[in-house]
Amino acid sequence: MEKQAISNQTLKRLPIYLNYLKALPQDSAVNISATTIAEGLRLNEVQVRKDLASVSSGGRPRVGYAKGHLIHDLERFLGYDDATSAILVGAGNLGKALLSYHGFAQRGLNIVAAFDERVCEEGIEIDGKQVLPMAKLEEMLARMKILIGIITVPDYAAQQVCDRLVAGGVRAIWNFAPTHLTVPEKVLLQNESMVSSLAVLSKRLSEQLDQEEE
Amino acid sequence: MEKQAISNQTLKRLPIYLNYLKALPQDSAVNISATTIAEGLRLNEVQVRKDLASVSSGGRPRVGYAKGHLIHDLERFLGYDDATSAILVGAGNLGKALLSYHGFAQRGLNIVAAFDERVCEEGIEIDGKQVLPMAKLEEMLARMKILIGIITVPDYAAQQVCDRLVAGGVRAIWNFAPTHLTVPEKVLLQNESMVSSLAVLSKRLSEQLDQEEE
DNA sequence: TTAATATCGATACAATAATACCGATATTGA
DNA sequence: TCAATATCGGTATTATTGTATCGATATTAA
Repeated sequence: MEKQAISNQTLKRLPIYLNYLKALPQDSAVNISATTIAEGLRLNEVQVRKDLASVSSGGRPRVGYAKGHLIHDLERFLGYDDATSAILVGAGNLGKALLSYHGFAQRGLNIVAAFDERVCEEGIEIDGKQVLPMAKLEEMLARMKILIGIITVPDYAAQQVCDRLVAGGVRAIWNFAPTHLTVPEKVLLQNESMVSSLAVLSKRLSEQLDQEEE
Repeated sequence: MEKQAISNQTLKRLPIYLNYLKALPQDSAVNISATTIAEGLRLNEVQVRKDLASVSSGGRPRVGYAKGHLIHDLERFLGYDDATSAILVGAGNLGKALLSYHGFAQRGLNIVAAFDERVCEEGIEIDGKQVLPMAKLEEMLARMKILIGIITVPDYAAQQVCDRLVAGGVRAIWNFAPTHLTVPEKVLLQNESMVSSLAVLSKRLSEQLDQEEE
């Protein structure tokens, strides 16, 4: 029954379409065309159509897509209606930022609790979320069905934390530490490398500046 | 003289190679092969060789690359030795996290100052960096040659901040707000969309879980 | 000295992703 | 009613990215 798996690139664009649609004024038209979306987001219109085709089938020639339906289909496809539980390890600045970002909850990610080496036995609260000492990690993993582990510890601690999460049954790791992690095959690993992004940004910028000098 | 522009994908991997090489133990061999790197990072060895070929030319059959040279070539290529000035707007949790991440300085990004609506006239300091009120943004942009603007404000404020940065002469925008920004053609825009990453992670995870049920 | 082998770099091939093109169709307005 | 047109969705083409293969070469060890 394998439905054709969606490409990573398309998947990354879907939340962007969703944001765009949701940000449209309340009183805008009921229908919207791929052409309009593409213009708004500076994308190719065929790409938009193809992307949307993989989550919805409501497009009508000359009319476009029903905005409401499209939003619904996107949210549904992206799993925004049923939340996945996650825990976060490393309540430093970045960890705190992720903990207090309310957008995740709206997008199907429920960060149940955080863990940090530096907090006391009873734990503390950040933005209404419990931050517990590392010693309690295994207990929490055993008690709740946590599927996703978010790693925001310094790089030297990341692999060890990762191993503990995996041992506790986590099925996916979202790694913000700037280091490579090793996980068993059945565990999904997603690296969020700002350092990689920076490399792209600064290289492209310097290319552009060089070009101007010529 | 157009030297073949490097691909985005390769560019993203270069800092990863660099991290890997730098994390090797001091007493490890002087030379390292693409094969070894590929194994360590779970990449294809041909890909590693091709990537490295675009920044270095020191590979020797049966020997590999001289670690020191390779590190040097990577750093040089990535521009880690001459810093680019940046300012950051939005000193919330995420902004603070980026401000206090020392890795950027080592990677050629010099965050000169930050700006935030909520700070007083004289500003405050975070991790040794000045955070000034928004009113002083234009003055700073005029005074220093700031090339990169980092946006970590809430989405509703992002476009306006972006426009002020562009008007002030910034040449590249690194956008962490989960919204689409419009910039003039000559300005580089790089979106850091955690929401996109989350979409990939959670979709792949649910695919995997579904598969197990069959 | 010579055979075996690890590794490089180049070229060829395959997979993925983006874009162009085109016929079909719903709407608008003559 | 019918022509003009915007838009869809499918197919074809092109571009980008990743992987396999192979000859050349440096090192090791017989």
